[in-house]
Amino acid sequence: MPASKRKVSSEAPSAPSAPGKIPHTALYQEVAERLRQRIFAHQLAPGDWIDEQALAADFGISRTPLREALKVLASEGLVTLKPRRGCYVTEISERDLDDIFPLMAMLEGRSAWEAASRLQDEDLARLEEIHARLEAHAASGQVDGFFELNQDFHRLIQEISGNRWLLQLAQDLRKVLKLTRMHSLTVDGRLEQSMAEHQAVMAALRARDATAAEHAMRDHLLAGRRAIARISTQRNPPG
Amino acid sequence: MPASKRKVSSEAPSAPSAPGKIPHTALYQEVAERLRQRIFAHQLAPGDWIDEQALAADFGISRTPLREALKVLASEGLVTLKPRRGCYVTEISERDLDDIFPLMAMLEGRSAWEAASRLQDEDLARLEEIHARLEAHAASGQVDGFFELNQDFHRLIQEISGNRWLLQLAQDLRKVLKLTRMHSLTVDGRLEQSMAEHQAVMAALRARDATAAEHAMRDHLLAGRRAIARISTQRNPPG
DNA sequence: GTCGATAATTATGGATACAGTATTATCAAG
DNA sequence: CTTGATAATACTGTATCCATAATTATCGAC
Repeated sequence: MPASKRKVSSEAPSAPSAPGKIPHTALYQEVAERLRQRIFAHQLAPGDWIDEQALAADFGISRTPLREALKVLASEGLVTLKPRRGCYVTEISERDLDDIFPLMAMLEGRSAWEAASRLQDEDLARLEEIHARLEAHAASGQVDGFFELNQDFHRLIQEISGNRWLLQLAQDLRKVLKLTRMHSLTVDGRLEQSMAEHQAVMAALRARDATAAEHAMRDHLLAGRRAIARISTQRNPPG
Repeated sequence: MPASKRKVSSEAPSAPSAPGKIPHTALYQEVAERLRQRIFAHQLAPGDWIDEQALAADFGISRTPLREALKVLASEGLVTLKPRRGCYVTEISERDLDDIFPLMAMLEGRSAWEAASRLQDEDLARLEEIHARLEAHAASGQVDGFFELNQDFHRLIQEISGNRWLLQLAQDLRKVLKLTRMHSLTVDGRLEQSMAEHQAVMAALRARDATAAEHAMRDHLLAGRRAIARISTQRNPPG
């Protein structure tokens, strides 16, 4: 079944295509992004085996770029490669959550600290805009939209921090967390509580108070962990 | 020029081969490891273009597993893939060092904190052993041996911390730092100073004082950054 | 002699082909 | 009916091949 035409870029070539600048993003990168989407959507759920041939056929490509994409996802922690046994979507345990959230709290806390130190008026304006939209989503209870915007908010702070390595680490861990799909936001009242915590972060940023921003962000993340823990005990009541 | 026989595993198949347990480590992994060694040895220096065909021929393999290995190294940050333009060994700037070292200080500080909290007598014994050998190397001024053992020391603490995500992040950053080869240990007296800092870490661990261990480790890393800064200003005196 | 356009070369990215191993299915024995 | 051995199947890992884009070399114009 030869794939005479690429189907993969049928929708959008991911990179902005300025007239003179052909995107030229490698196929394996596009494939990696599409795989991430499927994984986050739990179309490929944790523990699932990844059928290379079927997926390649589905994407209308050969196995070569697909396998390259899987190598990338493996080092992001989204999939696990078992030699000679194939590729599986990574499963995250409660233990992993306990390990990852404090790390995220530390990294994002540091981001907030650095961001507060370097914050330009223009940066603050962009944050305020996202923050306002978050308020709106929270008020109308749009969890999905809130979730996406929330990610933008955190990412922007990491970008403002200006430390590309810090950004990279935090983004990688965030991807892993998205595997669980246990969005703490589904907990009753968590949306409002989350906004209150964001308020604290924003207040510290407006005041250019780095230490306060760091602590507010740290508390925000750790509160998120507790909210998820509440979901778990709800679903699996302790014996 | 077909490669009829694998030359790649001529020396050692990296994984220990227990009789019943065939290693079955994939070729791309072996290749990735050999590439890391060449990069750390500056046989492939920062900025160098990586000639896929030449390397594949050198290893006696095809380009396919080599390219998969390069994808892995790229996500570790050791090489940079430029679409349609090939693969280059990553170059690290002073700015990157300023970004990475505080991160490492934070991560390794946290490792030390967790390690101190969970430390078993057996763990401590293993640390003491490495520590003692470090002392010996320092006394006889064996910089290379010290460097390797030092890595073992740090890695062991991260392993004792029991947080595999923390271990992963720290190891990735350490690999990137090894790109520079500016081992702070070559600075006059740094070997002794480094040992003094290790002493502080060990003392805190022996006392199971998590906070002290965290601070000692953090200070140790930041002192390392300052030592490297001294090398830089030595080589490139400020105008 | 320098600059620019065009042709030749070379390297990258992707597809296909193939060998070897793991898994599953089949079947016989207890 | 369960258990173990053997055969068939399917998939992973690697090599080879090919198309296309990038680089270099050649040649001509100014």
